[in-house]
Amino acid sequence: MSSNKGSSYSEPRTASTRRGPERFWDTTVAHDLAFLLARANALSLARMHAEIEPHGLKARSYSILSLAAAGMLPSQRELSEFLRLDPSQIVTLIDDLEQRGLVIRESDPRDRRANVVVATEEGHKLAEESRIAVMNSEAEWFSALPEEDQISLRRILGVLAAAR
Amino acid sequence: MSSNKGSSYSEPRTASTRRGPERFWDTTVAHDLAFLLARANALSLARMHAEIEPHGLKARSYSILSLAAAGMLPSQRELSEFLRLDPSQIVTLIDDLEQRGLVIRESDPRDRRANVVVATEEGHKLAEESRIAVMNSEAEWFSALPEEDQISLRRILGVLAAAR
DNA sequence: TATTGTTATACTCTATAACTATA
DNA sequence: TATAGTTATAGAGTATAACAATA
Repeated sequence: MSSNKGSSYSEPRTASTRRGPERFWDTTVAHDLAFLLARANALSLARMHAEIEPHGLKARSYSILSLAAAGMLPSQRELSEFLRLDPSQIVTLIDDLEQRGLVIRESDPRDRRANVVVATEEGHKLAEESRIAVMNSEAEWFSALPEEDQISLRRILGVLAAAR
Repeated sequence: MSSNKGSSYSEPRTASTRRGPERFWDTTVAHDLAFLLARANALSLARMHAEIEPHGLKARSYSILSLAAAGMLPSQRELSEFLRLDPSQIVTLIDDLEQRGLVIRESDPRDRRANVVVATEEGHKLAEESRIAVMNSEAEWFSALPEEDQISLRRILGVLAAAR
């Protein structure tokens, strides 16, 4: 299996006979925090989308609907900051939710420039349904981890996510 | 500060006087793993890009260049799987790196359909420079965490990232 | 003068399918 | 027949600037 005929170069051209991307896990990139975060997030997003797309939501619309349904009365500006999205993207997302009768925009009486996002009855129902779906799919994914690690991860990510 | 005049509704309309997105951290969405991962990843990406964009790289081109410079002789297909990108996106990324003289495509003698990506001398230099930049910016971000947590995080994310 | 939401626009990223050359 | 890479293209996501209403 190992045809090692004269490796006089600093980096062997024919290299090992092993193939497939698994071998990349030994490298420094693969231990990089940014890389690990990106990959874990990609996997998490894919799972979440598979779970809530049947409900007509994606990660972002789900977040907005959830905050509205939690009675937080978020303004669009607040959503923009919290979700790290441009204000114009928030407009589009809420347009969609509003057209589907899940939320409404109410003018904030304290500042008539601002809109406050409120969930309708339908919005509340969908928020609850999809919340359960998301939590189930998360629980499934995390079952690979010992409970102690699950708790640590949530706590540590909380610190990083809240930090600038 | 608290003008609580008759809250006969299940959800107060005028709510608390507190404003700003900080108050959303109490909600269930904010404790959601998917949300925390997404946000931590967004922050990590922003930092990383600020650091390596001056070098003409982004997260993805950095990963590819690093694997090439590590002498892994990755095929485009392997890169596609490892980075969870479509093969056609890999083409574009390598086209760019190759035009800038950082890598070359070599036909794999074992399978002439496949290309193997090899770093040039310039590629090695840039990979090393940017590796240091990335590690420094990461260290800075993580200094907010006790060392024990840094180690736990890397380990736990490694498990999640490697899992399906 | 500054801020909230909106519109328009250009740019990047992503997903898909069809094609070629090799296996 | 299946796979590696490529090309083309349409769709989604992102970033920017300008504008009206309000503070």
